[in-house]
Amino acid sequence: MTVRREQLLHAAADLLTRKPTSAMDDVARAAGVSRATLHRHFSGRSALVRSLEELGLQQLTEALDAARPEEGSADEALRRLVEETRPLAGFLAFLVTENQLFEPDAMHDGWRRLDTRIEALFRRGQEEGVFRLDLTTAWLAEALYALVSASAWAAQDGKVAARDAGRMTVELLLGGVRRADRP
Amino acid sequence: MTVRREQLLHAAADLLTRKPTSAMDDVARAAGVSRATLHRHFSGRSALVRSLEELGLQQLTEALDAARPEEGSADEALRRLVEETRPLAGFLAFLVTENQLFEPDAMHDGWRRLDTRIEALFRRGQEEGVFRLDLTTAWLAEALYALVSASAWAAQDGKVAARDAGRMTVELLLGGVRRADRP
DNA sequence: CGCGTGTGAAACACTCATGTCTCACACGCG
DNA sequence: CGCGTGTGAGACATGAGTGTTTCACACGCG
Repeated sequence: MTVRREQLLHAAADLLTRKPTSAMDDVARAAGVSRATLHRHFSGRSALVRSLEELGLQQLTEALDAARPEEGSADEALRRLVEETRPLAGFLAFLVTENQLFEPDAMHDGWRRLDTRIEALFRRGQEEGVFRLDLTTAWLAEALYALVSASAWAAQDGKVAARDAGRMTVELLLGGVRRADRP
Repeated sequence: MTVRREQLLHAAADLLTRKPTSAMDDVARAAGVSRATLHRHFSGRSALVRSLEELGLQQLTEALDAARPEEGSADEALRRLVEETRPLAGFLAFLVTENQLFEPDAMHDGWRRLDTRIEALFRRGQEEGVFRLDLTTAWLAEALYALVSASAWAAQDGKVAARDAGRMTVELLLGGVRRADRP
C-alpha cells in the first residue's frame, strides 16, 4: 500500500493547523502512518515544513487565480479573493506564524510573488479611484493576511460563527468599522 | 548587586518580542545575568512566560486607561487606543502568538477583562450610531489585536515605515480600504 | 510460488533546552 | 575585619523530540 506523499502533506497540514506544536510522532499518527514512513517521505521536520509551505503557496496561488483579481471592480475582486482564501485561512495562519517565528530574513520567493499579485489588486483599486491612496499596498497585503488569519482563529475559538467569518473579514477590510452612511 | 525582577522581565520581553524562540540562556544573557540568577527569579520558562503575560496585561490595561475609551466620540477613542497600544504592539504580537500556540482552552481572566472593555468601546460606537452594526464586537476586538500585531511585524520587516504604522492601523480599522468619498 | 517493494514496530544514539546543584567570588554592612 | 547575601561560572542529570537503523511482515505481481 503505497502511501502518497500528498496524502501525508494534507494530513500534516490539517493537524498542524489545529495544533502547530505537534511532534513528528503526532503528525505520523494523524496521517495513519508510522514515524519511519513519514521520515521516508520527508527527511525531517524542517523538510516537512518546507513542503507544507510549498503546498500552501500552491493552494494560495490557485485561490488567487480562481478569484480573477483583474476582473471587474476591485471591490468585487477583493471579495472573491477573501472568499477563495477562506478555506485556507487556518492553514494560512499556521504558515504565517511559522514564517514569523523562524527565518526572519530569508523569505520564500513564492510569498514575494504572491505579495506582488495581491498588491497589484490593491494598486488597481487605487488607480481606479475605488481604494484609498493613503494606505500603502504593502500594508494592505499584510492586513489581508492578518485579518484572514485572525478570522480563522476567531472561528476556531468560537468567537465568531464560522459562516460569518468571511463576511466579517471582507467587510472590515473594505469598509472599516465606521458607518459609511453617517459622516 | 541585587537584580530586580522587573528588570529581568523587561529584558525578556524585549528579546522575546524580537526572537520568540529564544532559549532561557539567551534571555539570561540579554538581561545581563547568568542563567542561574534568571532561574532564581523565575522557576522555569513557563513561569517566565506567565509573568510576561501578567506584565503585558498590566501594560495593556494601563494603555487602555490612558486612552479613556469612554470619553469623546468612539472614533477618537479608538484612535487614542491604537495610539496608546502602539508601543506595546510587538510585545502584544508575541503574547498573542504564544497564547495561540499553547493553551487553546484556558484563557487568562485578564484577557477576558480586556476584551470586555474593548468590546464595550465598539458597542458604544455602535449604539451611538458611529460604528457599523453588522460586525460583532468580538470580531472587532480580534481584528484590533490582529492589525496591531500585524503592524508591528510589518514595521519590523521594513514593509511599513515605523512612524506610519499607527496611522495605517487605525485608518484601516476605522475606514477600511474603500474610499469614503466615492460610492 | 518466489520476489521486490513498502510498511510498522521497535530500539538506539544524538541533540538541545531545561532544571538542578555546587562552589567560589564580590559586595555591602555591622 | 568577618559575615551574609546575591551572583557567575560551570558541571551534571533529565526529558523530549528527533534522526537513524534494523528486522519482520504484508502485499502486489510476474
